[in-house]
Order: sequence, then C-alpha cells, then structure tokens
Amino acid sequence: MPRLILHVDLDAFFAAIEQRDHPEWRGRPLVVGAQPGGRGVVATCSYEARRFGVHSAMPITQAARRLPPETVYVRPRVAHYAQVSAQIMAVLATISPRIERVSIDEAYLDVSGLTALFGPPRVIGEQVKGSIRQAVGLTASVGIGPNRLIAKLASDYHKPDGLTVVLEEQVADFLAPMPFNVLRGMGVKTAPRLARLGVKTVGDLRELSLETLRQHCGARAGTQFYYQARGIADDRLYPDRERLSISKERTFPEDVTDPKQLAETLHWAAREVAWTARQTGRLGRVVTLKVCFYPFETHTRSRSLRVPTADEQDLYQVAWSLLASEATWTGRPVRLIGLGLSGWSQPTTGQQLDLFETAETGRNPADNGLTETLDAIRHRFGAEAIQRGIGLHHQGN
DNA sequence: TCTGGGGTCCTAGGACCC
DNA sequence: TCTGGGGTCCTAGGACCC
Repeated sequence: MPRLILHVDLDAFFAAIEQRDHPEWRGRPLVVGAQPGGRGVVATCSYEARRFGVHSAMPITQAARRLPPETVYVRPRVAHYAQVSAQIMAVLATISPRIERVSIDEAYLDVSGLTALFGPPRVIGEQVKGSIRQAVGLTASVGIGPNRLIAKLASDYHKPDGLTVVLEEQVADFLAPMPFNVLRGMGVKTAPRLARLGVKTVGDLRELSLETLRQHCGARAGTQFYYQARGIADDRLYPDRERLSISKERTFPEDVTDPKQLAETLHWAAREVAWTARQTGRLGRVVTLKVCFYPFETHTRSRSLRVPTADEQDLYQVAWSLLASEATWTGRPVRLIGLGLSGWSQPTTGQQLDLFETAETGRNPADNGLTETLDAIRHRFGAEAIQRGIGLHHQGN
C-alpha cells in the first residue's frame, strides 16, 4: 500500500503577504528583498515581476534593470511572515496531525489514512488549499504523490494556485519528460556535468548506469539521482527535527578594512547568536567564524570548546581569536563576517543552567549578569580555557 | 553583472584510539 | 619491529536548498 504524501507550497509567499496587506500594491510588480542600488538579492517577487524575468536569488541590481519604474521594493518583514506561517501550519495540522514544516512557506503532510475521511486525494488537496485561503487569504500550490520527491515536483507542476495528483502508476510518465535538473540536489555545479553527457530530461538520465552517475556526481549524490530518476524516494516525515546550528552574519554595504568595525559586527553577531541559543535552551561547543573577501572568497574557521557555552563574550572572544590568528587575512577588505554556534550539549553545571534562567527573565542579553555567570564558570574551569576557546582536543594543537 | 541570510549535508584528510 | 583496519572526532571547504 503506497503512502500518500502531500506537499504544500505558498505562492510567492513574502510578496503575496505584502500585496494582501497593501491593496494599493496589488497588480503591480513587487520585490521583497534588498533595496535597488544596494548589495543583495531578490528574496521573493510577485508574479507581475516574474513576467519581466525576475526571480528569487537574482541580484537586485539586475532585477532593477529589468523592472519598470512603478515597481514596489520592500524590505522583508520576516517576523510578520513567520506569524502568518504559524497560522497556516496550525490550520494544516487540523487536516493531518502528521505534518513536517520544511521552511517558512512549505510543508509535507502524510495523508495516507485520510481518504476514508475526506475522499480521494484531489479532495484532500482542495481541502488544504481552501482552508489556507480561508484562514489567511493566500493561495498555495499543492502536490500529492507516493513520496516526498513526487509530491514536491507535483506542487511545482502548476503554479500558482495549482493542484496536481500523481498516482504511483503515473510516476514514470510524469517524470520522464521533465528537465533533469528538477531532481533534488541537482544544482549549478552538478547539472552541467551531466548536461555534457547529453542528458536533457529525467528520462535521459534514467539511461545512465548507477556506476556512471556515481562517477560524475559522487557516490552519495549519484545513487540518489539514480533512484530519483525512477521515482524512488523517501516517503517518511520528520516532524520534530532539531536545529543543528545557530548563526548570524552580515554583508557590509561596502567592503570593510577597519578592525574596529569588524569587532563591532562580531560583537553584534555574538550577542544575537548567544541570545537565540539561550532562548531555545542550548549550549554549544563549536564556534565557527565565517569571513568573505573579494571576490566572494569565503573561509571558515572553527574551534571546539571543552566547556559548552551560550555566552556572548565567549563567542566573541573565540571568534576574534580565530580571526586574529590568520596573519594573511590582516588588512584584506572584508565583504561579509559572521559567527555560528553548533555542537549542542546538555548543561552540566549549575552556572550553565543559570544562563537559561536569565534568558527566561527576558533581560537584555547585554546585561552584565550573564557575564558574571560566565565568570563563575571561568573560575571553575580556568579563565584561559574559555578565553582561548579552550579547544584543544589534541595535544600540540 | 553580481551574487542575502539562514540553514543542511557531504567529502576528505589528519589525529587518535583500540 | 612492523603492521592493519575500523571508528570517532576535528577541521575546512563546497554544494545545495528556501
């Protein structure tokens, strides 16, 4: 008995919310993202803007050249979109409790057992679209298939406001004529490699042997593509996946060489990351510094701490020492700098638990109380340890 | 022509341990 | 003295996704 997986994807989500909230912007090209002239990209744009060839991830300068003067440009209001998203997810959960939210505007539902209650797959799809429209006044595209891949491709098949059902016996015919780069994991690096072999459609790709695919795409990805081309993919949901890392980064309007400005930005990132970590009850052991130079040359440096932390001073000091220990970076203009925390572990000391208590009181993360708490840990484990990021799992490091 | 910000996953080498 | 192979951790980079 094949499963029935439903994928729901809100149409031009950010742009649709802005047009919903601002009737005067309806029917006009609208871009949510960077301001024209700045550094940045299109996050989402309205269908009116797409008619000019503009799409997500397009550099804003390029988009602005294509779009007419009446175009509306707005900065993303992510917190607001997240609220709308939560409303939608709540409504979806009333249709099937087996739900996996994959991003702010996408979710999978396992609707395998629902045909007895609602009727055939198409009726379930209509129910999903109808309840979203009723709850938040937005349209969504829905795809239903025997697994995640087919459901996702089906929701992409008709946009916007689409509904596509692909039954198991239709999978092969559905896939064969599609451009092969619709497969998951087929990006700007891998696709050209296969295109050189003469592959154009999923049907073409299906002619390649497992060995050939693994040779050109790597063992893992190659195997994935082999099965995807045959419509074989995961049909499970992963509802409660824990976030594995927290990070904050900033691209400067113009490249920066001033160390003071880099330090300030790292301070800001450390404060934000530490705050989020504490609010979600996490202590991390791995601090990662990310730096990007002209022209888009990106580097990361990370250090594993012996004592997990969620303290902004710790994060800042580790990141700064990682930056400072790279002699060849000194003086180079920096385009982007950021900081991440990962490698969660349970709090092991009373002082660490105090961090969360402080977070729960809602006090400003810059509050000195937190630093005092960390001082206690420093005292217990050694100041040098925390200041240097302690790190040093291996001798001689 | 220029490329955000937040993520996940994979690969690969070296260290270390058994 | 010389040798293997597996497993895990750490680190850096890269591809990809929304």
